[in-house]
Amino acid sequence: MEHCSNSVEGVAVNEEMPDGPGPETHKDGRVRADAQRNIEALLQAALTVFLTSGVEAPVREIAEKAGVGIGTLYRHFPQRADLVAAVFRHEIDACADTAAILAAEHTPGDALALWMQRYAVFMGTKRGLASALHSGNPSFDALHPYFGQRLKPALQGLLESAGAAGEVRTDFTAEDLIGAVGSLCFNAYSQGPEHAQRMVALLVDGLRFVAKS
Amino acid sequence: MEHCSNSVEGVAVNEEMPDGPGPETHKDGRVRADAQRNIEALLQAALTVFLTSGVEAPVREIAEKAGVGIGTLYRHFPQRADLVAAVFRHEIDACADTAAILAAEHTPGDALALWMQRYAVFMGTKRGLASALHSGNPSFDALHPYFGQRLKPALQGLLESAGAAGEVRTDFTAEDLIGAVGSLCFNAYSQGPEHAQRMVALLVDGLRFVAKS
Amino acid sequence: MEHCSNSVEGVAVNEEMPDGPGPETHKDGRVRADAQRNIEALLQAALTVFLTSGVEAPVREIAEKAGVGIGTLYRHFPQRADLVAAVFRHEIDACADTAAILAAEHTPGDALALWMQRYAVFMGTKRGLASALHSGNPSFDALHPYFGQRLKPALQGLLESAGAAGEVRTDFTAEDLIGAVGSLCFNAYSQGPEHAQRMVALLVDGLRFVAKS
Amino acid sequence: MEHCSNSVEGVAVNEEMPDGPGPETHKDGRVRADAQRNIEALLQAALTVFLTSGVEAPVREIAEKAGVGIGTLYRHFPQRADLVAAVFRHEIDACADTAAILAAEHTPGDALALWMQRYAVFMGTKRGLASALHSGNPSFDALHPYFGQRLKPALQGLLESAGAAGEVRTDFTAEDLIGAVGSLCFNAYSQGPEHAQRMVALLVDGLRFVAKS
DNA sequence: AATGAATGAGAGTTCATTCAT
DNA sequence: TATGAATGAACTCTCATTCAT
Repeated sequence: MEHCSNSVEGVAVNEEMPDGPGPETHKDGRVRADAQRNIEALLQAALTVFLTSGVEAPVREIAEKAGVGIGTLYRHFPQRADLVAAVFRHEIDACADTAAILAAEHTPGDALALWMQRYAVFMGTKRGLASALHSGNPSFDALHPYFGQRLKPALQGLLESAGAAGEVRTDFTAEDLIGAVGSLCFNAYSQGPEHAQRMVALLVDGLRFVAKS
Repeated sequence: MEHCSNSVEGVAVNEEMPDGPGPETHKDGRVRADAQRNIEALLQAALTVFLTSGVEAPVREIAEKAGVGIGTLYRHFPQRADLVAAVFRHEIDACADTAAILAAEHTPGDALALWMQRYAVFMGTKRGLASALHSGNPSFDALHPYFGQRLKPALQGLLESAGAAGEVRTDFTAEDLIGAVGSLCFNAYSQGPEHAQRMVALLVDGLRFVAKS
Repeated sequence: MEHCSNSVEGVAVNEEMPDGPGPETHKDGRVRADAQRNIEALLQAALTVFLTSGVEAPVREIAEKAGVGIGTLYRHFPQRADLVAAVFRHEIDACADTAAILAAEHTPGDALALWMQRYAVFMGTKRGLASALHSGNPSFDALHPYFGQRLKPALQGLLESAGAAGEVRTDFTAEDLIGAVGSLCFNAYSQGPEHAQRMVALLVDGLRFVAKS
Repeated sequence: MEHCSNSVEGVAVNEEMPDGPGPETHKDGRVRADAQRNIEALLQAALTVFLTSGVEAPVREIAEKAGVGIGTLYRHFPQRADLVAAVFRHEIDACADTAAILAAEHTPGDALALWMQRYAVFMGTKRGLASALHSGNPSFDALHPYFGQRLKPALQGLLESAGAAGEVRTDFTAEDLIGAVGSLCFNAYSQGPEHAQRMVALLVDGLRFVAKS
């Protein structure tokens, strides 16, 4: 859990971002300094705005908060989903990467349970993300693949190990659980993080139930 | 389960609606016949529209489908939430009432499990309702109270009985579960009713888990 | 020619307009007085604006000049072409109707020539219309049909009569000429109405040429 | 007609362009090699883009197709009309030069008719040019002078010869016809080149008409 | 009481043009 | 000189809500 850096301060923006806006690079492959500054300001602003007003907040609001023209926002993030994706990508990565660490340090069942909590924290913190994912709005479809790509495999490994160890039942897929925890946290977090944790724990216990029975 | 009347035909409108539109009543306290007709048409239309386009659908769409002026809609339901609440009230009642029946016909644990599924069906069917409840939009806050009033007590009874019988753990409240199933169904239903049922079953198993352990 | 009323003053708006916005009528089939006032103001304003700024002028400009909200404009004329069509419909009708009168009062060849001039005047006066028709912008496609419906038949009759009388050649269709005069006037009018008339006369002479040869 | 070089390959760019971009020259008056390369690329790209998207196409599209920065485009062609003018200059020259050749090889009347067709082909092929000329947009006014300078004298010679030979009437100026054919072709070409040719032929016949009468 | 016309703020998006790099 | 990032005005269109009829 200590690997999680959700703080708005330490916002997920740094120069080695592997998935930042790509095409508008210099010939030598580097982004112009001012452009980079703007991108960071935009991501920072978007993170804040998404948190307070949700991911459907007016784009103009974000541009203004970033102290940047609306056109600049559109240049770097032509689609709203691009911005959302960029904002949350690092967090997603960090979350996915936790799986291996937990697997190495805990029993399969515990690793699974801990990762589910880790994922819950992520989802709960980034409230807007969940609503984007669940909005049904097709413009956020681009987000799902990345979720699938990164998070599903991470969970799948843990799930299979725990299943093989007989600690959890095997009739639920990683996809099932990714979705379930996502929706659970989407509103459980409004009643505080502990509440969300409890509900996720309940779900995990459900996984263990038949294993024991 | 057969007590559930979700049919659009027998739409949830009757004259003793306790919290229906108030001011436009006769001196003797009765609503004018034509006004009543309009209200029913509006509820009928709203039900349909909420189902297809979600509860955030343009109000005009509803007025048109009801064959009623937009002004009339506003007269009877000044806030969108008023309409949403009115639309779903009967369904909520029907669902709550199922609890007593299930309790009479099943073991406490089964009754609980069955009711949770019954509630899941309700939530899943009324997709728009769930999104309204979870939207965070304060204009739907008016919905929560009624939910609490009717559904929470219903579940609470079942939960306590099952807890007393040692079939489920007792550290989760009815409120916890109402919320959890609601969010679970919010998107689980997009993958089909069976999927939603499975996820709810998983949650119920979680309740049973510690009981067994 | 005296039947032509192109003046901006006597703008083409009156209560028996057969083709005004249709759906938004009272139950008794009549448009509300205020709505009618707005429609007229909009048409009046649009006529002026189209004349000065072309038919691609911002819609808001028209709404403002009409002293009407932008929403009102959209209510009555959901597509820009609807407004354009409404503005020019009367003029088109008037022009088409001239054909019968000219045919009755002149020799076939003269009637044809005179009508071509009449049509040229119409096109030249309504500069914006021509540019709309020629813009290639698909949103004005709705205008062509009306043009075809009204103007082509009118010309066709004259053309056939004149052809039968041996006064003009018969290898050009009404459609050919409608288009030709339209484009000719589109810019000829910028050099004055007489210039446009001369160019159209030249075209008509072309029609007579082979007849004589 | 074979003297016409419209090919995109042999694009209208050479170093003695009399009115090409001026300031960015060496001390000795010569353009830097790389600048020249860019100018050519821009003209080449503009020609293509004007053909497909019209002369009102976004400037960025042209810069991109030329593989050149948008700033570079602006450096060489501060106004859109500058680019348009530069693009079509050679074509205009080629067309104008045809007049002498036709005059030498045909009777005055035929030479006139043939040149009108030659000019029609040019106008029809460069669709965007016609629309620019006719758009009324003042930013294209700069184009007219060049047209007048080159094309008008060319036609004037033919027109006077044919007039002197009694083959055509003499009451239309070269300017009249340049404009008329231009507008005619502007949309006649959308119905195929033959249609445009027929309409121009009709106009020429008009010129012959009174001559015969 | 019913109607629907009117309103206008506000959202998304494009693109000519400027200017720092 | 070349570049392309930045800008923001401008435009279309939607829709909740009010109010005259």
